[in-house]
Order: sequence, then C-alpha cells, then structure tokens
Amino acid sequence: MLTERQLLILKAIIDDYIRSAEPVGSRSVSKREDISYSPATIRNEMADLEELGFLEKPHSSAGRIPSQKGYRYYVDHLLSPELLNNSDIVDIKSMFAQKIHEVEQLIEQSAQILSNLTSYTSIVLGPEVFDTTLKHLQIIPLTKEAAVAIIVTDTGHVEKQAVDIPQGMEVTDIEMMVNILNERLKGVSMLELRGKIFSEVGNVLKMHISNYKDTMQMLEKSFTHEKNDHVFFGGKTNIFSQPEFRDVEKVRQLLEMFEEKQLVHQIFRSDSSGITVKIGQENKLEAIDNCSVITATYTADGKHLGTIGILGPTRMEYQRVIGVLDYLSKDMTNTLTKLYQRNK
Amino acid sequence: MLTERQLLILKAIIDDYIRSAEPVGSRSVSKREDISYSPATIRNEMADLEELGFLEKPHSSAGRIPSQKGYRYYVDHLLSPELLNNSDIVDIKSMFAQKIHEVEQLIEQSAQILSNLTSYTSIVLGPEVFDTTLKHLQIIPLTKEAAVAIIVTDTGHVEKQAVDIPQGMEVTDIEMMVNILNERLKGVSMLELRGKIFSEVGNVLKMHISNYKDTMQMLEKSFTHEKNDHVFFGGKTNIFSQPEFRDVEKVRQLLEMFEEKQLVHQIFRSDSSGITVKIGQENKLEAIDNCSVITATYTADGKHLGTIGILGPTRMEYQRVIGVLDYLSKDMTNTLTKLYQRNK
DNA sequence: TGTTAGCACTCTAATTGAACGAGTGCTAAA
DNA sequence: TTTAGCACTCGTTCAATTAGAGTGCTAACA
Repeated sequence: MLTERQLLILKAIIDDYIRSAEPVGSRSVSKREDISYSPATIRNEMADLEELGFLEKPHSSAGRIPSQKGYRYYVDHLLSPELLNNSDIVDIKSMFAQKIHEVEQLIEQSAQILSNLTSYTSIVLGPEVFDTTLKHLQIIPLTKEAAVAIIVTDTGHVEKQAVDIPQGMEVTDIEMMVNILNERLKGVSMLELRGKIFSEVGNVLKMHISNYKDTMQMLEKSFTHEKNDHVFFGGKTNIFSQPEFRDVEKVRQLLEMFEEKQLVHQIFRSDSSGITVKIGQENKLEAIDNCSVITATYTADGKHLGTIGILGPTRMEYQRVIGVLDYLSKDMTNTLTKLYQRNK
Repeated sequence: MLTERQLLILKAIIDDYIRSAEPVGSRSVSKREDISYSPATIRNEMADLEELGFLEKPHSSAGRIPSQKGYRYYVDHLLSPELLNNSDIVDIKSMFAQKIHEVEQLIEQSAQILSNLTSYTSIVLGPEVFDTTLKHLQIIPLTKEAAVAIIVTDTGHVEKQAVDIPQGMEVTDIEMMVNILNERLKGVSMLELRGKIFSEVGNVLKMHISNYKDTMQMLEKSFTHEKNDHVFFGGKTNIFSQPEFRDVEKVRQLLEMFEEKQLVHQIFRSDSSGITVKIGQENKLEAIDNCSVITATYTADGKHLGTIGILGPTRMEYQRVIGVLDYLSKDMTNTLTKLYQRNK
C-alpha cells in the first residue's frame, strides 16, 4: 500500500509530466506549492515508487516518467471527477440547442466538438443497426439486371446496396414484392430482419414469385451491410501535434489504422456502461501502444446505442477528457432518447 | 533553345533524381551508358542549364536537382509516351473483368488500383450529379415533423437529405406528392431538377397541397447535395513514404488538406480532356508546393463525367503515372459508356 | 527515526573541431 | 571544343569535450 506522501508525489509527477511531456526531476517536484519536502526526500520516495513499478527512468540521469502501471493507478485512484468549466458546457449546450432530427448529424457534430474541446482525436461509433428497426425498404431497378436496394431505419439512417435482379423478374414483380416486404417487415428490428425474410415472407413470396432462389439471394444481399459506415472521426490530425508523434513512422502506422474502419471499430467499441480507459498496451495494438483510449457509451431507453471516445497519447489529460466524455455522452443519451420516443 | 546535348544531360539528371531523390553530380552523369562526355564537360553544361533556370543546387558543393522549370520542360518535351508494361495492363484488365453495375464501385476500385500501381496517392472525383438523371425520388417520414428524402440517379447513386415536414402535411399527402414528382421528373437531368420543381410540378402541387411555401422549401432542400461525397482516395498514406515527407509538419499540412473535401475537389477537378500535369507551386497551395498533381478525365458518350488523378512529390515518375492514368481513364470511359447505354 | 544537506557520479544533449569526400569552377593543355 | 588537373567549398560524420540536469548515497541534523 502506498503512503499518503507517495500518493501526493506520484500525482504531482504524473500531473507535471502530462503538462510538460518532459521527465520530472526531484527538484521541480519539491518546488511545487503543495509539496514541502526537500529534493532529497522526494528522491527517496521516487526510488521507492520506481521499485514498485509506478515510475520509470528514460535513462539513469534523467527525471522520472510514469509507467503504464503508474497511469493506471493515477486513473483508478488519484483522479477526482472534475467539473467541466463553464465555457465547455456552453459549447456543448449550444450544439444541442440546434434542431436535430437526424442521428447521423448528431454523431458528426459530437465527434467535432469532442475533438475541439480536447484537442485530441475523437472517434464516435454510430448506433449499431441492431437497435434500430426498419422504416422502409425500396428496390429500384436501374437496368434489366441491376438494381439498388435501399433501407431506411427509424433513426433516419439510409443504407444502400447494389443487387442483381433475378432472371425473369419484371419491374412489376419487384414492386409487388417490395410492397409485401414493407407491409410485413416494417418496424422489425434490423437484427431480426434477415431471419424474418424466410420465416415471415418466404412462403408468401414463394406463391407469387417464380425465381424463388435468386430472389432470396437478392434479398439477403439487400440486408447485408458493413459496419464501416458507423465510424466517425473528429480532429484526425490533432493527435499528430503531440510530441509523441514527431516520428513520421509512428504517424504512418496510426494513419493506416485510421483507414481500417473495421479495426477502429473493434478497438473502440465498448459495451460496459460508464467510462472505460485503456492505457498503452492495454489496447493490444502496436500502432497505439503509446496511446490511451477513453470511451463512453451513449444509450436510449437504456439500450446501448454506440460509443464515443478519445484517442490521445498515454500522457493524456485524463481528468478533463473523462469529464467531457461523461458530460457529452449523457447529453447525447438525452437527445437520442427524445428523438427515439418521438419516432415511436 | 537548348542543344541536343543539353537535352540529353537534362533528361539524364532528372531521371536520376527521380530515381534516387539525391542531388545528381557530374561524375555520375558521365558514367551513364548513353553519355560519353567527361565530368568536366558535363559540369560546364550543368552550369549553363542552371543559368537558364532548369537546374538548381541545394548548396554550393552538392550536385544539381531539377527546378520547377526543369520538371516542366521535362514533362512537356522530354517524355516519350511510355507503353505500360504487361503486368500493369493485366492488373487493370482484371478489375474491369469483374461485373460492375454500380458507378461508385468502379470509382473506388479505380482509386485503389491507381494507388497500387503507382505507389503514390490517388484521388478520384466521382461523376458529378449534372450528368446523371433522376431515377427515383422518395420521401420517408420518420416522425410527425421530420423525414428523410432519398434520391436515386440512373447511375445507381443514392443521396439522402434530412428535411422538415411542412405543418399540416399528412403521410398520405407526402405519398401523393412523391408520386406526382416521380411521374413528372423521372429521367430529368439532375442539373435541371431544381428548376423543374417550379416550372413543371409547381402548379400541379399548388392544387393539391395546402402549405405550398413550406413544401417547396422542403423539396428544394431535398435536392440540395454536397460535393463532398464525390471524392475518393486510394493509398492515402502512400505519399508519406516518400523522403520528401520526413518532416511531420509537412505530413500534417497535407493530411489537413485531405480532410477538406471541398478544397481537394477544387484542386483536382479538371475539365480539359487529356492529361493535365501541375507541378509544385503551379498548384497554388502551400501544402502541396513540393508535390505534383497529374489528372485525367473520364467521360461517357463524350460527356465529361469526372477526374482521376495522382498526387505525388514533384520528383514523381511522370512517364509511368501518365501512362497508367491514360490507360485507366480510357478503360473507365469504355466501361461507363457501356453502363450508361444499358441504363437508357 | 525521519528528513535534509552535500557531494560524487552518471548520463545526455549540445558544441566543437578535424577528417573526409563529393562536387564544383577555373585554367590550361590536348 | 573537349578534357585533365587542381584548388576550393561545403556538408557530413565522428570523436572529444563540456555543461547541466538529475541521481544515489552518506552523514549530519531535528
């Protein structure tokens, strides 16, 4: 167990390092207002903290920097939940003051404001299809063989997918089919949609449609969508201003990760309600082993919708970021809950 | 006017520099197979070429590098149209062998293959709305006040836009209106669409719809779309492997440009048929003053559709890039012409 | 017993200077 | 007109030096 004084010193060092990005020496710690020990005393404590694994030295004659374990302890035990300052709150409020009737718009604005307020890079995962229901399905023939299938969810999300028209199917057949589908499937959760093609409308269609197999294939494809669309960035270049990214190779690695939406989704997705902090290698990805990821989830009606998060260096302003994320995720939840209720 | 020998030497130097990214000295030029002069002679010619503005020195005891004027001359007079090598052609062909029934798919693949073949960054501007016609319009109410308007073009392009539902308008009203609009506007060029709302359907709607003014506003908004969606990148990080981008600040500047789709559009858009080469500061943008942009246009039925282009360092393999762009743009034109004809 | 002053020691970053080499420009000879 | 030769320039590299920040240890102090 750490002593009171060790906690004080550990916090002081991490705070300092977060601000300056320079190794912190005993002298500068002892100069702080809230610390009244001599450099020598501090040095002794620092040596102990290093032995315990909370600090490390870049080299033998440098000051100390926090280890991953140090950051972890800092985040878990030394942070007091910070109240946001007023101007931040005003910024966020002003965003929600606008009329918002589309989820995507809200998401994009949130990503924007998040990166502006924190000057790190923000990543917002849009509502997953699961939690939304079908509002409207449309299949629009372009040529004899090709069509585009469009799906609109109750949240105003639009997905499109190119499909082949089954041999021998006429425009009128398609219209009829789409009508049947809309009648039967409207309001069905997107999660169940693919299953219900068979259970609910399969038999009906079989009666009306000649080329049953191809048609089913077409419908299956219509309902297939990628998760790519659900990843939004804010301030993509912000993080590159951090001194941690002076090296072009690091920049490239991260950029390449940004391009792989699938991967980003995997790294940022969070289920657990509340704030999640992943520090350095806890993220299990080399490109961000000197980064931390802080995420929060937003919900509606208690149902998990998506994730908002910040990517910054491990030397991140945890307290502030957590404050902003907490506040913003709650505001998003509020707004979305209203939005969803209206749609019912 | 440059002498035969000066041309030979200028070309040798630029070729060398493009390959090595290192200033080229007289000795290494004289060693080339196609050059039979001594270093001293080369030096004299180099001094002359420098005086004429085609070459410059990074410092007094370094070799020469091409100036912007040098590149310009090289591109305009020293390039022989290169035949693509076979493996490139195979790569491109294999892409077009796939079944393509959606324009966007073709665009994205083209961007991909372009960056793979050149190892620079490719940028493809999708077909502008202008040249396409309306296939289908749909307005789907989400709540009492909000709806989403969806437009499908004959090329399979889907655009969506959130709109407000005018006071007092019922779901049945919307359905009726959408029917009228589809009847009257199907096949109309997207360019004329906004105008025709008033001229063609304005009167009819006035008869049926109570809240005329708000309705028109909603329709206007439905037909308003941004150009953002039409910019596609391939190999975004490729260019950062170039030694020109060892400096993080340069990387950041370029990345920020990438985010501004509007700006990218403006820089890359090309009207003139054939290949366009813009070298260094000819691009009038600081972020890319050490880059060159080569673009080609693709068409269908002789109508300008969009632009494909490459962004690389001024020290770019012009000959090869021009060859690839030329070949690919023609293949795209072919494919699209077929695609459009089928849609008629 | 906990705290602190003092001091030798360590290591890095910055600076200097010498040696090197690539390349030039000029001159004079072929 | 071409080229060999040579002095000169300038950037790069490497080692040596220095300055400074910081540590760890010891001994004295409260």
